[in-house]
Amino acid sequence: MVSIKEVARIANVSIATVSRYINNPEQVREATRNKVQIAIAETGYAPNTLARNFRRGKSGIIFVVLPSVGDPFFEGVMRGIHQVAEEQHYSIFIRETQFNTLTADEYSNMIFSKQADGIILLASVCPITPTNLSNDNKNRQPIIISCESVTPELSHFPSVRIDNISAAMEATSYLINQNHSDIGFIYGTHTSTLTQDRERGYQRAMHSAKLPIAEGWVVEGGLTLDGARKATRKLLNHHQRPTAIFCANDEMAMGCLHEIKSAKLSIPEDISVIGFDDIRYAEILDPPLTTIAQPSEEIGERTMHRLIKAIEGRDIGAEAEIVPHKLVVRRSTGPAPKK
Amino acid sequence: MVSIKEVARIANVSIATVSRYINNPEQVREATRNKVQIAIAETGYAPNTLARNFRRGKSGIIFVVLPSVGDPFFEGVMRGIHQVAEEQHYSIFIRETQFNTLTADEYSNMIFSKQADGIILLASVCPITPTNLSNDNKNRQPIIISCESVTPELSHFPSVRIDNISAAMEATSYLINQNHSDIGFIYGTHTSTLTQDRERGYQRAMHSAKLPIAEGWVVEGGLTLDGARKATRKLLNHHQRPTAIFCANDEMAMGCLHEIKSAKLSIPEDISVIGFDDIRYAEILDPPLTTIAQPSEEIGERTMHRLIKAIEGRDIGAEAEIVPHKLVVRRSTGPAPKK
DNA sequence: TTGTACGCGTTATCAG
DNA sequence: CTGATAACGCGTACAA
Repeated sequence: MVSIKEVARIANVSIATVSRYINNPEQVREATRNKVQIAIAETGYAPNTLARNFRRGKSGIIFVVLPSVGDPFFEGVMRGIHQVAEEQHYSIFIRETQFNTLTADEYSNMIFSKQADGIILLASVCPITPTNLSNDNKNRQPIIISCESVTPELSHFPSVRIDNISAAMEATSYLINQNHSDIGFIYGTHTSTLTQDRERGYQRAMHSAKLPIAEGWVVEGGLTLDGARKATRKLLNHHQRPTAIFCANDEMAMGCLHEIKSAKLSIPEDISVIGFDDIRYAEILDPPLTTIAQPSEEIGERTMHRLIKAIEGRDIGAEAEIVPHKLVVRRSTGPAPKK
Repeated sequence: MVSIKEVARIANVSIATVSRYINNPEQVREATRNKVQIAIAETGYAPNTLARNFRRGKSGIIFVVLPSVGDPFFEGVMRGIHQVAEEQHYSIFIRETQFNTLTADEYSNMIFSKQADGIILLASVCPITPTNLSNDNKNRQPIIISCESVTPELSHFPSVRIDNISAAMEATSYLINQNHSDIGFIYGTHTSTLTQDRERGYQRAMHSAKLPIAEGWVVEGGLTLDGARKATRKLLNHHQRPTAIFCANDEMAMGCLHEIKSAKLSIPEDISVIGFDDIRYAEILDPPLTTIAQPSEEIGERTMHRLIKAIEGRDIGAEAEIVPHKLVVRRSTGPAPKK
């Protein structure tokens, strides 16, 4: 490994001059610049980023923590994040938790080790409790939560997201307006506040329409295709089969559509299905999926802007920044069948 | 930021002892251990990973470079990678190129800056030319290519993948055996050797069956849903419309299925469709997609094992490690319609 | 314009 | 078992 010393030796200058050549070339006389340049070319020298970051106390790196690569939803958010990162000269490193299996230790290491200048928690909840954080809250790098809803205990973290509760209410109300009264709900997991909020929205809408929720109409889909398929089969076998199913995300809605069609039922004539997220597949499903669209690219951009502000030391508070959602009606929903 | 010095001061020991407490606790007497432990708790100290990596010259980090988070194909490969990483105590950091937009500079920085102990190029080709690399080939960190096929110029990199050419030949031959002779092909991009290999396989199979490929039967899908939809429309409007379409990946096959159905044609009665990858959605599509399955988790595991071997200094050569693929027949393919 | 010399936080060596 | 001290590679006051 060739270091700055070697270059200095070959160019017959001091290491300080080489350093200046790299970071402030204009401070170096042209003749000297040439000498250094030749030495660098000759040795194939590249600055050791580790040493540099260490010295500078800043890395220009932002960590994005997300549950799973392979989830189409993150495509848009990441695009927004990258866009801002590029113009502000930050590098993005993604850390996959494989469905939140990161230990508290790993998290705390990530947060306190200063490897990155900031952290984005993308739809993944950090298990670090406020007590852990309280110690040197001031000195740790900024953290911001994107998309995921925040539990009260973590509410001192800033976040950027849609209002999941009212979005879910809107979706449910839409079904109710289509004359549905028997509406099932497939939630994600009970560890995800995000899908909990969506469940809450569903319940509120049912409640305010004075519609009962039968036992067995709310089932767990585990946020996966297979989980949702099982959940759907349960709903289809229910003695009082729902005429509409609301899935807490589009991934699960995809599994749901499949199971309904496998059971030789028609969508939306027999059963309406509504999803959440408006991933890129939603419109090419058969039938195209009615769903709640999130402005994912905008979420990514706003998250980054807010995070960078925090990194630069400007106070950004701890509020949730709420961005608008939109109900996108396609052909997977229709009027309730006549009884 | 509290450093090891502060802890040492408070515990009334030397910094060396604190360091030992962290890294080799068994070398520290119990009484001393307790003192240190208290001081650490009191200060909320955590080792500065930057300084540590810098000092050690090793980070325990492996970079995975991939084109896009949000691509379902990577789910399995990443699972395999994580599995091995965990048992060998490596951390995985993902770098998204957003479809290969990383500049050569960024790549070279990644490769030479020693931020990571090794690099996995996951279906993304590194623009660093061998000339760039030749300088200190010995000293740079190991790089391994996963899934992607390798251009001749990059063939000094080891890789783990399936044999894309023969897999594509197998898929094409299957269609031919079903009596299809008019077979279209939707390729990805011309910058992706992976989809080029698949195209080559298609051509070879057609050729050895003495079947002509009409002008306009091979169209670009850009590896995206929308690109594939456009490509499909072109094929459907072709004066000699193919009776089967082979898509270079499942993502594009999803768009293809949709367009065919939108044109009120039946699959597979009017047109058969075959994909590539066997992503998790393949079996819930309507109709379920015939495709080539890659053992993605195994690819991930093997890639990691080989990379770790290289990191540990054992020679791993530069050969491609070929893993078996499998044709999965579902209902999107059938016999060619009678003329 | 250039060089000297110090410090960043850690680990490793070696002497005690 | 513990402490003093020398690196690691780089950036930067400060001096020349």
